Amino acid sequence: MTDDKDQDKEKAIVMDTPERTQIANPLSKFEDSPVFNYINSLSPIKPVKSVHFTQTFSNISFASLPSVFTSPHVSSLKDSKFLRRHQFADPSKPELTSEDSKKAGTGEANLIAAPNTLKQQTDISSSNPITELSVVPLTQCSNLESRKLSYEAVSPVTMNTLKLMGPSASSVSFINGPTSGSLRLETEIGKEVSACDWDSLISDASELLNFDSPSDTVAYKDPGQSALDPPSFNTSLMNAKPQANGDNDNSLENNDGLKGAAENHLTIASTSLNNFDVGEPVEDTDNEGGSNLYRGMRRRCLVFEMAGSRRKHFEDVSNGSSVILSESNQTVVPNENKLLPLRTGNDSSKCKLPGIGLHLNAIASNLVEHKAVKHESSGSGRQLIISPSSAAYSSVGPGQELMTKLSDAPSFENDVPSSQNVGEDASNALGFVGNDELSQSQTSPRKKRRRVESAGDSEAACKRCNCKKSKCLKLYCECFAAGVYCVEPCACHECFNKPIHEDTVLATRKQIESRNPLAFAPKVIKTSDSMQEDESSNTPASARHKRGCNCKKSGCLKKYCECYQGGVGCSINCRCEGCKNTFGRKDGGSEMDPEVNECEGNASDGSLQMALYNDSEPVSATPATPSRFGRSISLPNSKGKPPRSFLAIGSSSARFGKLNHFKGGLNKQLQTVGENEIPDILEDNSGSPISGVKSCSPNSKRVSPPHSGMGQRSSRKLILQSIPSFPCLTPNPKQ
DNA sequence: GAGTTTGAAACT
DNA sequence: CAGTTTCAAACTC
Repeated sequence: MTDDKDQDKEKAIVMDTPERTQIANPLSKFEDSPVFNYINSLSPIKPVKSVHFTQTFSNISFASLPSVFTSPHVSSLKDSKFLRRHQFADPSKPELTSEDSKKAGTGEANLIAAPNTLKQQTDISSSNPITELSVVPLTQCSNLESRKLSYEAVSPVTMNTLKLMGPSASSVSFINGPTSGSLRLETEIGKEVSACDWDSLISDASELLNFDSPSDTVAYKDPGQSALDPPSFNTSLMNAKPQANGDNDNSLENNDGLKGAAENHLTIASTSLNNFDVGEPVEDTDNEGGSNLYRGMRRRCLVFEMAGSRRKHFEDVSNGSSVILSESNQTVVPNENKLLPLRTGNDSSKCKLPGIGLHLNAIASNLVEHKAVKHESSGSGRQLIISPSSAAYSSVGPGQELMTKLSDAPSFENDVPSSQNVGEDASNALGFVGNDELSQSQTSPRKKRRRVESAGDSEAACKRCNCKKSKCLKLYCECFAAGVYCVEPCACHECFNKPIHEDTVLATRKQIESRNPLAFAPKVIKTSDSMQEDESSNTPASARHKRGCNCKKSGCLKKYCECYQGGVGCSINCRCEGCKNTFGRKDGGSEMDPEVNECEGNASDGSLQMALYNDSEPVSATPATPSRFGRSISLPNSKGKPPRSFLAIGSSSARFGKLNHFKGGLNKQLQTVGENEIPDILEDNSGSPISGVKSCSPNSKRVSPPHSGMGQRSSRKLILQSIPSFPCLTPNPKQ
């Protein structure tokens, strides 16, 4: 038997590509040191695949990434898609969720498992640089590469997983071996990925979809391969995985359930998330028209994912790396535990997630969903995200993490009145993710909002506008301003902010951006460090409104005030009269909740903020300025109001880098990220240094100096950086 | 649900 | 850059 198998394998290898053979060899090595071997094997492959990959991935990644990163509008055609909200999310979610649960047991589960396995490997090797895994495939893709760097282990893993997903499906078909098969699949996938069959996998730009619906082409292709490959991979994986497998090399096929048992569990659990991913793609495949939409979703999702990746990283740092990885991907199932623990999570958290911008929103929404819904709901949102991001990565998982973190932050929200705001913002973002939410709340836009807000946002509200004259093509329109397409719930008239008018939307956005590059940037910037600055120092909260408000009658105590709405205190930048902002007065007085005050006090340190960023509790930062974080970025004043623009100018200086910075080194990336519009996440990341969002982190506990603290966090930061990297990749810097 | 208030966005 | 107008959200009744 073994001989036959070996022969078959060899044949397959030959037939397929030389690479695989190479890989196989290294795989055998894995036994000794799984990671290195694995990497080594991969490295050779890279050159060959690089071409394919670059194409497929680059295409894919670009499509998804650019739009997301830069900003919804950014990527022209693609971007437009990003705007779509609910529509995407809804479909994806259900499928995903259902699929997920099902997959766990079924062959799909295997697919999922595959990614997991990869992840596991990474986890296992966690001590080892995860990058290795990622390196192989990722390096090939320029875009991916950058991300990989940033994401490091996580992203790569996810990448692999994603890729694998497609192929895996095929492999799965072959294997079919129930649980045990999952392992095989995984290994197979890994091989395939490494092998660079991607081309086959991805036939189209829409490939992502294809990816998602992996099974089709690929699966059948390689049956033989799968059979052959799996073993090698499996073995490699198994070996990598520390656990029990020691032997598996060839046996993988045989391993079947055995080894799998334990492993499978892990994988499966993790896979649940993955499944989501897979599911999405599938759907996408189903509807190409939808594919675009999905892309949009994905884009956003990507963001989330990015964020999620960060969290994952963070979590990894704080937690066990291995676990983390799984979490990132899965966040939902197995990991949930972790996630949950991390974030008390809470429904409120959802609401709180303020992310305004698409990115932010998406992130926030994802987080929320993950938390609240956990498997199902979260899955859907994530799925969407993930699939697109294949390139993007597992962001989903991470997203969840972020969510969790954010959720932690929620404690904040509770304290802070602005919770509503947050909810709204979140809703925006959620638009995509939280289709459910949308559906839930809706009736009439305003009412919905109110409800949502009033409700505490537990249900992430989606933004809904009521524009009558602006055609939803001006910043007056919340949807447009948030980088989201108007949705059914919107009561707008003559709305052009729809996918149908994508070109118009993009053109308009460009115009607005040309006028004010920061027009779509988060309005709330984390100023944590800025606090130190004299100017901002006065303000209590770490986060501040980018431009500051100009309230004269509302006393900054109503939502008319953007600062108040954003849950941040007024700052020097504000020109408000009679400021009574409970989050922090321009004068420096902060009436805010004790927490807020604390934050403020801490804010000066910035370290706190850092803490916020930190994964563990981190996100609390968001809470501070829950709502608008999404957009909040430390950017210079868009409009040129120099003085105001940033609270945290000092910090911002670093942040400001061009939007495109991401390309910069990892370290830089973090900063840059903040610069970019990637709002919350970025902020968080970048913020780490500067803004700490609302340091309010419930506990001013962490005071570690922003940078210095990095030590552990540094790794985390890197992760965050990864997020920004995407933007860099984006072919079109709209901006 | 209609009307008013408010302040950002847009325009001049 | 300042002032004015437009706009839509937030708010009130």
